[in-house]
Amino acid sequence: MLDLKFVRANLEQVKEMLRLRGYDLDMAGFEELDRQRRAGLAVLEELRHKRNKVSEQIAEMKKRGEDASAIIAEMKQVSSEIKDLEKRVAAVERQLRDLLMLIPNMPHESVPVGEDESHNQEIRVWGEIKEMDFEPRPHWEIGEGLGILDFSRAAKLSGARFALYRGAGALLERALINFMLDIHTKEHGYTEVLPPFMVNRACMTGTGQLPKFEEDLFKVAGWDLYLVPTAEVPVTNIHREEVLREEDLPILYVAYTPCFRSEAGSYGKDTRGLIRQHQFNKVELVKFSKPETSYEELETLTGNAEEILRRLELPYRVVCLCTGDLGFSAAKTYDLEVWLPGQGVYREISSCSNFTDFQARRAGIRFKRKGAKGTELVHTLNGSGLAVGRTVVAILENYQQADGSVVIPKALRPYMNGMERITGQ
RNA sequence: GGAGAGAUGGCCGAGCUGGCUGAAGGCGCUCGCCUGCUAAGCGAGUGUGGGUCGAAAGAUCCACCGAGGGUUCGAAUCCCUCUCUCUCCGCCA
Repeated sequence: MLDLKFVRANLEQVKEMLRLRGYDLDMAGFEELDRQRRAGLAVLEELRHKRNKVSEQIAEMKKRGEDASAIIAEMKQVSSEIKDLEKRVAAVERQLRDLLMLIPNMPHESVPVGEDESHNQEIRVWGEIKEMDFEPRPHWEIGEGLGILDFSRAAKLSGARFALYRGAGALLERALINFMLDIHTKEHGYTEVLPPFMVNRACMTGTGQLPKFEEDLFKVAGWDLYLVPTAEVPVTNIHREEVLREEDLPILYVAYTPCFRSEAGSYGKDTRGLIRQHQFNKVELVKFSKPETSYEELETLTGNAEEILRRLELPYRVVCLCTGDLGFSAAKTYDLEVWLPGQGVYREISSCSNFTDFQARRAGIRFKRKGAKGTELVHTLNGSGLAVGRTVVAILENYQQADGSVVIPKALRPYMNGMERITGQ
């Protein structure tokens, strides 16, 4: 959520931003709602002031044993006026808030302007794409061939967009989770957390999934609970409605969770394989930082995610999302895209964003500077470090051999009980 | 699932026979004083959000004592609903 005062003072800039992001949001009502709210408040507060003053007066009269019935009768009238006005002001505030909740974050000035992903800016490319003396196959063929991925039985259990891993496949997934968590906790200074996988509406609103993206979520029937679409939600909300101490910042968390997404609106896209699942595993990095350092923190966070790809020796590139491709809550996002030879494309495997104070304002995450009065909103950041299922995809496709087997990346072998290669089973 | 207790400021904790309590007291924190360091001591200050005026500093008003309703001229204090925490019983991985 943007600051109301900011929107009021920079309305044209906000409208321009909406245009650049490709949002069709009518801001015409904003000024009128804002005006109504303030006008209503002025009258309301004056009435309340009167009520407070006269109430004091009544108390004094009663203490002296005087008769206050006339003045009480008059106040009865004022009280009902207040009640009416309160209802009307509350209604206007609700409309204003609803509108504000639909406005996306302001992109950082360094974000390239563009309508869609074709305008994303390539920042750097890492690793060498291996030449294969055979036609590389997509991961679903490799995985099914090795008996480590079983999509048809997964469909029997749960339908499309689910996967059943078995044997070395299941081990590979588990190994990657541990590998990633170990590097981020031991080498990058993150604290591991294991949050609930279901969260309430307040959490989803705090990080920006609600109210705008309800259809993307799985809701638990009969409960005020949603399955987490990313660990970003529970982990960022750890400090919801809290005042943090300056000396504790930045706070760095890493969490493994499964992620649940309805993938509404992506029918027909990536229907084969592990790329787009209703349930997938992810190791997520989350930071709470002071405003002045958040963009440096974004660089290091992105670097922390890249480190996993480097250790696994998977070729990738980093792109900066343009205004039209940027997520709702983000001010700046770097996507890490890993090379998939089976499909001959770079595919997103991590998305690292600075949300500035956008989520913090919604979620009430503040900090107090030493010696200063008052509190400030923190900046929140997060990034995948990495999406585990897609890492499996990348390993299967990049390390595939002509005979159908898959070599295990060296760094991962200790986590695979020393296994060097996955062969048919 | 049944019975009971509770939810107050950054933290702890009074108030809860309605009015002078935005809230005692303590801790923490900030500034000043004092002390050759440290500790202790003394004084002052220290919640959040919003409206109005002001260039600003600030002034002033309103709201907020888990959340939402209600009673009342007036509610942290009374009533109702919900959420969460704790204790006991039952059930269960």
